[in-house]
Amino acid sequence: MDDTVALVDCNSFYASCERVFAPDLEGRPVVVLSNNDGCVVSRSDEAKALGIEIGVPIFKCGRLLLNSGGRIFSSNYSLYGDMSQRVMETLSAFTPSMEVYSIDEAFLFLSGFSRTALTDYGRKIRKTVRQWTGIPVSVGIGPTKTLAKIANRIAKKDPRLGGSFNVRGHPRIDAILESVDVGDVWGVGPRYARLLRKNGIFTARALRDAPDRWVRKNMTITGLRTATELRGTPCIPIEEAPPPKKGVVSSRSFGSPVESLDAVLEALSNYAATAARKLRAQCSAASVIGVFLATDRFRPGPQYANFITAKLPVPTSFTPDLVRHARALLRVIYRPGYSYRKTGVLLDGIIPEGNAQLNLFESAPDERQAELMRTVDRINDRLGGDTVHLGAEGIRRAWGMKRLKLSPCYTTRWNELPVVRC
DNA sequence: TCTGGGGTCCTAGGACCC
DNA sequence: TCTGGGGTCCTAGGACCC
Repeated sequence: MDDTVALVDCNSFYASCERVFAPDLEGRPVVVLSNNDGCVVSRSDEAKALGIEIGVPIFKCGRLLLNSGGRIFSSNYSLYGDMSQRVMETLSAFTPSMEVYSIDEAFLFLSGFSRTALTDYGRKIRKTVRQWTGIPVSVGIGPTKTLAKIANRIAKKDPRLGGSFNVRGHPRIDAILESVDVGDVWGVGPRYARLLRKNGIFTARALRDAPDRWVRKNMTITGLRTATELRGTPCIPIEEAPPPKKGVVSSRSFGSPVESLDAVLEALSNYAATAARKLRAQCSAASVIGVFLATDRFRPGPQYANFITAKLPVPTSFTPDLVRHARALLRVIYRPGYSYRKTGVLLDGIIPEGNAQLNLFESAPDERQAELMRTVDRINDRLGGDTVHLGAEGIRRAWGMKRLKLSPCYTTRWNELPVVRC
């Protein structure tokens, strides 16, 4: 059977999104920061060339960037989410079957192409996405997901390849795998990389050729799958429709430290509402709720962290109920006198909506509540995430994220549309 | 000056049952 | 002086991903 997988991966995705709407940044270093403008999470090639590493705090490299004519952006997830959708829609025209793997990656199932035709098809995909969305992508092709990942890395690194590389049936596959560090293989993290090197396995090729029994024993069944995929036998299927999430977390660090119970409650209510919305988006209800609260372990001063969970009387996705339970749990673990950095909500025990086992002492789910949530979600989808919310989530939000370098929401807010002057 | 947020899968071991 | 053995379910923790 002729399994062929293409991994399409957006180059420097967040930085590329910013550049689409600020073409004067073409050819200049651009970085995008994590929440609260902490550290670098995306870099253009020019920023990489300056030696700016991923994850580095911005205060360490901000001056260098600006002196080199670069730009710094706070992360703007409404923009990236919307651009991602456009890219994925474009890709879906190229295959009957694909898996959206992350905000900036998709696996495309391809078949019925000859070897050379595949590479050209990859280039065509790349050109079309660039034309239709402005986002540059790289295409890696192989008989398995793991090999497509490797092909993609090579396509990205070697500009002579025109952004598309195919390892399926490649005559020099041994040399290719020999050139890939074992730590760069998909599924091999830092821990396994260290273990492998200690045992004399330094390259993707050596992992491919390692004995099954040893791999299975030291890296579990997942490691064995990786090794098998390196040999060209698919073990990790393409999942077109992602299964519903088994847990939903919503948490965020505060823009600045927070001490008062009221402020923490406000933030937590906001996160609980976000989590509830995620739950409804996948038509689920939660039967367990957890809340955590922590000070900043990187800062000197008294430290405190705690986590508490409770079973809900009836599985629900009704925002007011979840917010109420979250607030009650927070009151249990909150201690005055600390500077808090972070709080969050975790929803677990997730079941399909309408499947709830009714509690003998609770009334049946209220259809009016469900209708209310549907209406609120519709309004917020259309007019922006926070148009309708509970008073408990706060208005002024002193705890909110620090985002000093935010670009406009070019694609999701009418009043922030880009303007073209002729 | 400051260090993100949100997931998945697998395994070992304890609790519990017969 | 003796106190089995085997199965299932759940949870915590470790590894990974972007």
